[in-house]
Amino acid sequence: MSLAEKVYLKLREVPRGKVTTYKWLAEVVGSKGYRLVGQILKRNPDAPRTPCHRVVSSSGKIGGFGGERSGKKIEEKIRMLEQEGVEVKKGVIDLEQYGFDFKE
DNA sequence: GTTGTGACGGGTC
DNA sequence: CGACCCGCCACAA
Repeated sequence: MSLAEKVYLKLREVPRGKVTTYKWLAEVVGSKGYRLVGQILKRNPDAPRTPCHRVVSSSGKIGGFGGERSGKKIEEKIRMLEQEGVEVKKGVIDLEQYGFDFKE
């Protein structure tokens, strides 16, 4: 089981209306390869099942996403999140409110 | 087999 | 504050 597999599984555990961060994911899989999480999401081998838009940076800010260049695509992700009940302000999410901590 | 780099985070300067 | 560096794992050239 590679870290990537764990990341996918954990990410799928995130309920609708909540988000997680690269840090938490990396932590929960027992690794500090935060970059791995980003890479895994970027490669996103299981796109339809891996809600990468539910993953944000530790500050609650949206990461790079966008696929080709971060910019407009991010706004679409934000809309998706808002549709799920997550409030996004200028690309920033209140982790205190919508952050789903696996450790809980 | 080796090297580089990436959707990041945290600590230091 | 902002810039810089290091760490970590996977994957492509």
